[in-house]
Amino acid sequence: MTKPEDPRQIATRHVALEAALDILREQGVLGVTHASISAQTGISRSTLYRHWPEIDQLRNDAFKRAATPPSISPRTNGPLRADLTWMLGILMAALNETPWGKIAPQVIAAATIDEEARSVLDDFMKDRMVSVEAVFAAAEARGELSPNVPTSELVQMAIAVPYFRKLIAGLPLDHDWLDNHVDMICRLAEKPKRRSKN
Amino acid sequence: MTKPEDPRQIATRHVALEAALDILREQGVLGVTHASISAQTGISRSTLYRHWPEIDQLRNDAFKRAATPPSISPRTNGPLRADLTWMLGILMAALNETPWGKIAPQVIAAATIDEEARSVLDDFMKDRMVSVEAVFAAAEARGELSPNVPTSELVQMAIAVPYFRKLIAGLPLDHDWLDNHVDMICRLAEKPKRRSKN
DNA sequence: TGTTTATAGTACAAATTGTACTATAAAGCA
DNA sequence: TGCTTTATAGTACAATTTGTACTATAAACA
Repeated sequence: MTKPEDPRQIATRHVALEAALDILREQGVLGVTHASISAQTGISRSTLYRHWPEIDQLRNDAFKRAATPPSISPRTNGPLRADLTWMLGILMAALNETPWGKIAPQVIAAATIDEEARSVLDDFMKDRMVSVEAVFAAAEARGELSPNVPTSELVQMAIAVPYFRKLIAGLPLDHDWLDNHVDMICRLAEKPKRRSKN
Repeated sequence: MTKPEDPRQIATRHVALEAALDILREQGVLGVTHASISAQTGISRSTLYRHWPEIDQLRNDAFKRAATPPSISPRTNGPLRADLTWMLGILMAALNETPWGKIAPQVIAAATIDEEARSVLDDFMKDRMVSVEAVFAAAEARGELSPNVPTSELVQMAIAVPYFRKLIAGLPLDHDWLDNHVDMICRLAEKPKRRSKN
């Protein structure tokens, strides 16, 4: 075991990173400095330098905290449509209502420059994709899936669109959109049940 | 007409912005300063301050330059699959082989903070989406499209996935992927031609 | 050719960033 | 409990960066 840590250190790190997230949300990476965090938290500048001699480390720690998955509950009861709506509903809420919606772009930008940010983002995204993958895998196991449709493509489509809309295109994510989106994915994924009129 | 501009100003702006793009690619927004651009170009710092008293203006001008569409030729001859492959091939090449692939994330991050960056990105994306929309519209006019599939959703899927893969998930964009992707979109969009075996 | 104007260069002020050191108080431990 | 260790706050200061003012030079323009 590593020796238990001084609670004071734990506290300052927690408070500092929380402040870093705030600043990241409001001003982006340009706003994150030892000085700005000191000003916002009351933690002395020297203490912050002690914990993070390099500002990059601080930023990356903040990224890590922002990208810590609140552990998505993987509903795979079926049917596919219900599970997908559930999962993507959570993903949508995360983008709309948590700091991640504002911080993700910062991490994405950093990932093109910084190896560590890249791996933080990769880990996060991998985790999300695995969750959604599980939904499709379960559907496949239940025999709901159309053959010859690569699930990895489905997963990417399912996730890519909300990220694209929210972060890139500046379009809203709401329940109308979600229903529509799930509809599209299902249309693509589901074995066509006996032909209706259409 | 506005008075014709001094060629010296045009030259410095061009050189400075080109350098800004380089730096943006390699170091992100954090690297873009009057000093760094001066160092890279030989343009004196004072001249740079003269052109862009605020560094934000310079960054936004660089964003604008990076987001200037090389005017996508909108092939809409049909069939849908060919047109889509063409258009998304261009989009893929832009992400893989032009500075945009590295700079887009910077613009996206800036867009969450800065109104002007937001509108640069919006304009750019709107333009791209309109181009792809035209492809689907033409296919619809030719009667190739399945009814009840909203083309706006198709457009988003078509574009979202490559952006997601490249910028967010860190996955490659190659021709195998492209074929696959176009396949998925077509499966969703095209009127099912007479039922084959499957 | 003479005038205008953009640039380079310089000096310097202001602000930011980084380092060193001390005193204090909280934590850990016998 | 009392003693030691250690994290923090505070301060001072050095180094670097950022921003401003002014001058001389050279290119553009009429």
